[in-house]
Amino acid sequence: MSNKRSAINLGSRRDEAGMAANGRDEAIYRNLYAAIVENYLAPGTKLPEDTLAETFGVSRTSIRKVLQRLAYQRLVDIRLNRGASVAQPTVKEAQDVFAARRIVECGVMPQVVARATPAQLDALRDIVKREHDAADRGDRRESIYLSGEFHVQLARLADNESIGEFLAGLVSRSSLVIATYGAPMAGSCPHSEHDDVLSLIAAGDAEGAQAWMDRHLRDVERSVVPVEEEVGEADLRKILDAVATRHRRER
Amino acid sequence: MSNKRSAINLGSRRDEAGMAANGRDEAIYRNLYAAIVENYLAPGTKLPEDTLAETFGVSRTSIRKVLQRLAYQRLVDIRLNRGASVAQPTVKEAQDVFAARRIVECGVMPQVVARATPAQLDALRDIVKREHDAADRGDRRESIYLSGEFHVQLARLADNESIGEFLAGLVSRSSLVIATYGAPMAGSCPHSEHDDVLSLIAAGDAEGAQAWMDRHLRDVERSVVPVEEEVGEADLRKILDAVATRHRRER
DNA sequence: TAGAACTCGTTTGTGCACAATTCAACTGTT
DNA sequence: AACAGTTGAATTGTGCACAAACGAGTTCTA
Repeated sequence: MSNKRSAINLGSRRDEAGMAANGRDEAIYRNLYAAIVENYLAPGTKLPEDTLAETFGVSRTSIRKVLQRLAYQRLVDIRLNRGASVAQPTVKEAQDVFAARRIVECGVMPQVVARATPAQLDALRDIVKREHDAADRGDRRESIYLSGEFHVQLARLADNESIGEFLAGLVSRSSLVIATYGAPMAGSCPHSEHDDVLSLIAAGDAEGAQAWMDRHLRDVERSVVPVEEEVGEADLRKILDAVATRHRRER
Repeated sequence: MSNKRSAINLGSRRDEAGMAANGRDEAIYRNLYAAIVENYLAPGTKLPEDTLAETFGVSRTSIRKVLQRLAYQRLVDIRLNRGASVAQPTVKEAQDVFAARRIVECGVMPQVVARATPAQLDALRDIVKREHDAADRGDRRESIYLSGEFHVQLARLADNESIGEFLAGLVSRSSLVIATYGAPMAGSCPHSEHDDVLSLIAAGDAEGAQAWMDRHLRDVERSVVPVEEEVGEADLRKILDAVATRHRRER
């Protein structure tokens, strides 16, 4: 019996743009994307082409295309002749991502306040509600997902596709940052005061909404990337210290 | 004699990140990128894989990779089973690009003002000088390139790689917008008052620099995308009118 | 026994061949 | 003469096979 055809489920939909992508490739992309962003695959996990090809029941050609797309989004890291692995953001990258989010999410606020309709705000309130529900029942994964979704959908109210896509990329990378550095407890937005900003927007207070978002994102960043130290270095030093100790003891 | 080996020149360098990229692929990418952004290839130009493969003396496999990378940047448009062509931004896309630039380039100003060193400002002044030289001798292509380079390098002073790459993409798409809609005369920044913002930055005036940039980008946008009308529709109507006229006359 | 060089298995890079699709021109019918 | 259906060349999509590179384990040497 062949070991093919163990294909995972296949979601349809498509929101890509300008890229050639048939349905099957798109489904594979979405699966891998979700697996990485929702932290089913830990940062650093190797992603061998053969394994993926067999898992999804396609040839390496399709897998390669998907991996390169993910690499372009900085969700996977492809090194020459060494294949792909789930990206591990450095501390600097993590800081850059959050700084970029502050610029973008605060920058769109005037447009958002000017254009947001009551119906759109209701849709956002629904996301917040589901986010709270997920948090209440301890579903951290769903809670983080909905938290990110809130930020993305909020920004999309500015009706700017370039900005929307860019922020979506930043939010997905934030998930990787949380997976890499985040404390096991913390995760989504603290106490998730997302409702507050909706009130400010509904009141037409653009500056207030901007200030709220800036503070909110700084809070999130602080709760996720608390340490200033370079992790790779720290590990290396720790290892070398351990080796030296053992060596000293054993002689 | 074979028709291979007519390879165009090959620039070295590399500034990509996180992507696997062989030196040769990188050279091909840079060539195509420059050809599109510097308007050697008009928007809408078809880019057949075979032709490109023979031109660069490689197989279609490499070309495909490069085309998909360019598609991701929205510089080429790939449609299923129909191949790639140089992207033709719609009016909405053009507006989004400039709106995004306003958000980003104004948003980085505080960081830029806080971090910029005299040496870095001198390097920017040099770009402005070369931009003026190019404009004086009527080299529109170089002048546009240096104008974009100024904006990108200025933003990079904020030392945020995510933002830097995003803006670089927006600027390259701006070139496509200019090529698609721009008046043959207009092009780079009007009168290129780029020196002015450097003075504001040197003086530590973040708010002034922000205001300058906002005004500047609005000016550029107005000089490039003046018409509000939907071009595709207008063309279609024009064509149908012409057909109807001819038809009427010929019967 | 420590260290260096070598070999082999595994994984990735690349070109090629065949299948599928599109677009255009042609033919036949009304 | 207009239109629909069909055929064929050109172009893209996809899988496969071979070449190249990496890394781990082994062997050889000092």
